[in-house]
Amino acid sequence: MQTGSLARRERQKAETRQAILDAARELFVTDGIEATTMRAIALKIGYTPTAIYHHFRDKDALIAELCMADFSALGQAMYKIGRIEDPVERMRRMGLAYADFALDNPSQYRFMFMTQQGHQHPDGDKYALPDQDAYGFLLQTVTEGIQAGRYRPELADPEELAQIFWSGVHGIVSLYYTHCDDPYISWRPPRETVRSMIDVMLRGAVRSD
Amino acid sequence: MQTGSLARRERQKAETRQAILDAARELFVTDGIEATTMRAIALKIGYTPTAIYHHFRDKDALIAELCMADFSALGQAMYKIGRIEDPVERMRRMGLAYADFALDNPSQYRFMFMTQQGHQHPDGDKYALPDQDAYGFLLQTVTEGIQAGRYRPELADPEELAQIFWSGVHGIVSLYYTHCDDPYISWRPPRETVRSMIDVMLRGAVRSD
DNA sequence: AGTTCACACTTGACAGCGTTAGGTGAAACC
DNA sequence: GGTTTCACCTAACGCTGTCAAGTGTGAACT
Repeated sequence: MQTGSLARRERQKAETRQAILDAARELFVTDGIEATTMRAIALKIGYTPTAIYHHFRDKDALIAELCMADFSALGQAMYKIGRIEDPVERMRRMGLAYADFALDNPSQYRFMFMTQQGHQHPDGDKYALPDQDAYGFLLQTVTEGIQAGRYRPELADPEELAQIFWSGVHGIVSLYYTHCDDPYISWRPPRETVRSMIDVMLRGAVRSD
Repeated sequence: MQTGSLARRERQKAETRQAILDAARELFVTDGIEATTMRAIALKIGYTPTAIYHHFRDKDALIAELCMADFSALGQAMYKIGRIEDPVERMRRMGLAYADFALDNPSQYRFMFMTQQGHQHPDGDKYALPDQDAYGFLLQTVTEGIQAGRYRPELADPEELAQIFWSGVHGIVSLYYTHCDDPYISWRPPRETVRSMIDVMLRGAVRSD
């Protein structure tokens, strides 16, 4: 049972690793990433803090691993929209799905798109996978719309137009997250604002004739 | 010379306080707020870290004071646009001025609008001052446009429309700040993207007839 | 079967952080 | 001249992420 023993050993290590990830995820979501300490994660799974360092180089690597899974989930959400023929209508649906993801996963979204991203790419090309690359989907949808002549002629740059659409939805969600407690601003429900924002942006971007 | 001595004493204390603010500002801008330590600020002005606590309750209070000045500066930038008659054109100019402020003061903008704002209001009503309340300017400009019948009828809510315009510009700047180093995205110059974004939003929001 | 080895995990510590209780010394007052 | 005030310092606390060195258990080899 050599291979069996070895396999069990590796499986146990993988289980511990997963336990760390699960505990970290839960604490990150409830307490926030900054406020979550390595000691708290370790305590939650009954290990000492240093044990974590046998599975992850440091706290950033642990965060990056969870973050990677989140980017993959966002890519899946985009992928599930499927192939809607009209590239403009597909654009609208992607925007709404993006907002849903952002508003359903506050902690994850915060870390993915509202913090400086130095450590976003632990192993380079994971994001080049076609079913996970949300920005790639966006870019392709925009490009198709441009090629189909659906957008105004001055909006010929796919990257710029993609960044405009992305920023529009991101702006509403992120501003809401950072300032929703601000008493001087009476926030409208973000999902409705996103819907209006997408309407406004698409109306202003598509060719009118 | 009783009052003179007293006055000098108070002036010296005020000078020390200002020195702390200046040192903190500079370190915040160069190293970032999180990375700037109370010890570093104190060292820069030749005091011990505890001296700072005689002038500010804690680090957050020090940050809040600087932040307050920044909000005031943003309000001034909006105020300087002046009274352009056409509320839509004024809206466009406000958006551009806002983007200029955001891109000229990265560190300040980051803290003002890209971090959780629990400590934004140290003494409540400072932001209600008419020449500092940038959101108030925005809201008023949007309201004037709605009342003049310049915007489409489905965009009748001033708060929602204001939040859309704000989010559009903020989205571009903030996304650029958090992801400009991302190699998978070829960022367009943010000022140009902001200009296009404003064009798109205004075209999509104004009544066409 | 007995020895060695690998290695997941622990112990105990380090440097640095924000912050604080208590002390010091010079200037301001009576 | 004695007392008080108060801006500032000394020394420390508890917290953080992290690491060098040790431990013990179970697989592996002779």
